[in-house]
Amino acid sequence: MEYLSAVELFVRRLTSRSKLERPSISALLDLDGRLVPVQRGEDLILPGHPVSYSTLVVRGVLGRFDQMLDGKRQITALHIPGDMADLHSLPIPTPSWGIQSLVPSTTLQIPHERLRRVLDSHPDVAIAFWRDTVVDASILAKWTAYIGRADATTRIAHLFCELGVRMAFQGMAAKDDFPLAFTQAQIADAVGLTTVHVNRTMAVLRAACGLSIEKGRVMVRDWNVMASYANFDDSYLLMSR
Amino acid sequence: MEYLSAVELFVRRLTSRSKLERPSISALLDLDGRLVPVQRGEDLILPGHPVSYSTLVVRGVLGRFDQMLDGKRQITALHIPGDMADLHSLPIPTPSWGIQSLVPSTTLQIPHERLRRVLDSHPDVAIAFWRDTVVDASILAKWTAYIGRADATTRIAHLFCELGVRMAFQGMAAKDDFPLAFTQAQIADAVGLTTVHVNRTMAVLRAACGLSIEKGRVMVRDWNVMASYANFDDSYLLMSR
DNA sequence: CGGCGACTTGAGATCTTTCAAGCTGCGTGG
DNA sequence: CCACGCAGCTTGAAAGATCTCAAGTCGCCG
Repeated sequence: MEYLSAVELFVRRLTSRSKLERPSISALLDLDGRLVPVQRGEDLILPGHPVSYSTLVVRGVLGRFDQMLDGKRQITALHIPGDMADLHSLPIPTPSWGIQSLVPSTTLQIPHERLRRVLDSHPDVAIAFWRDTVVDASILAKWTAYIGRADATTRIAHLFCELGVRMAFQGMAAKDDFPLAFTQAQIADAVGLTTVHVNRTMAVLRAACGLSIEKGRVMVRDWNVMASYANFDDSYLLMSR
Repeated sequence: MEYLSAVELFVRRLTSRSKLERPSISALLDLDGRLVPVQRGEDLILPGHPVSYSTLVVRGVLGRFDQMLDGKRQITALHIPGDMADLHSLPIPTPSWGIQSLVPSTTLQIPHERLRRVLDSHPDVAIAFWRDTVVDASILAKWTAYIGRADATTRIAHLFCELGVRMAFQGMAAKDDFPLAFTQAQIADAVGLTTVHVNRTMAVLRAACGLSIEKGRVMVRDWNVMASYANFDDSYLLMSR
């Protein structure tokens, strides 16, 4: 029943930001699809290829990415369990980005047709989905700002602040100790740096605030120190109505 | 009647991507608000301050931005006439970003209340608005990718490719010759570089593809050369259904 | 035990920033 | 009509951040 709880997580987050009618909520909770296990590093969706389902993260972490001609990747969003990784594909079925699995994951592919049926009879769900897309854009804007204007230490600290807070918000773990088996190459793709430089910067943060990734867990000794490196302010995550 | 045509532009763009019922279209065309002239450099909306209207660009260019503690700005989106700069504020009335006017502009402040009334009676409009937000996010993702993974020349070339194509799509001008009185400092804020480096890079592009800004007009002699510097592919702008 | 992926380290190259100064065009006040 | 001042553009030189290339280490799995 693992995937049922992912749908529940998704609905719980929607209702934390949007008032939904009771029938809308049950229609959402009835959503179902194909449960798909995916390996680490697998590309689930490729840019320019139309899709007919949306991808709910049940387990693991997915990354939205864009790719340069020389193959360099930039991750533009991370999705943890309870996130619909490409709600976008419902209004725009041919994405301009790709989605890859960053760790061993499980997804639930929910057919667009089913989602559209819910939207057609429950207009408040459309607003809730729209609102979720706006939160996603708010996070993306923050990433853009940090990649454009912050140095390596600040960017990486900010990434882990954000991930911790989001994990905690989903009730998965504590913000200073959560499961996440990222490689340094994946961190590099997320913050727009090279692996070598990420490696050096992680060493700095390890010394400064006790940030470490061990056995697939992120741990932070002095979370507040990391947050001050990041100038972290969680309001862009819009965690309350 | 200048501002009426901005509403028309907005509606025309919505209908180019979304099928809308005839009554929905007339409800949208009936939208009205307060026409506000703004000076270059003025901040229209500040991060964290709630707003009760959405801002339609009638004339000029607005920039969405985020700001670091030291005051450095990163522009995360540009809005040209016919764009609703903060449709986002309708589902999320307290923005985490600001909006500034980059050139002398005119905006139409449309009360959220009026927009909500349209949404309530025309569910297809909600989907169209949502779709517009997704296009906005698609552009933002492309910016993130270029800021994270492309060098200065490529980033700036890409910016002007995008702006040209968007201007042409709105029917404002040709993609290789359009009105836009940006300063190099504003370009720097958009691509995440310093003014000095933008200056040097503009000189390179001027020599390579005849890109220039004179008397508030952007002109490009060899658009295809610029596009190849940018590796430009317009599909992320989703200009057709 | 071998091999592979991920992490670490060093050194030099390259890109971008910083600081500083001078230039240019334009609007304003005298 | 001219002088001034300011904003924006340009240029030089040095500092700094990040990247590239290259090699070596570590731990885990077959």
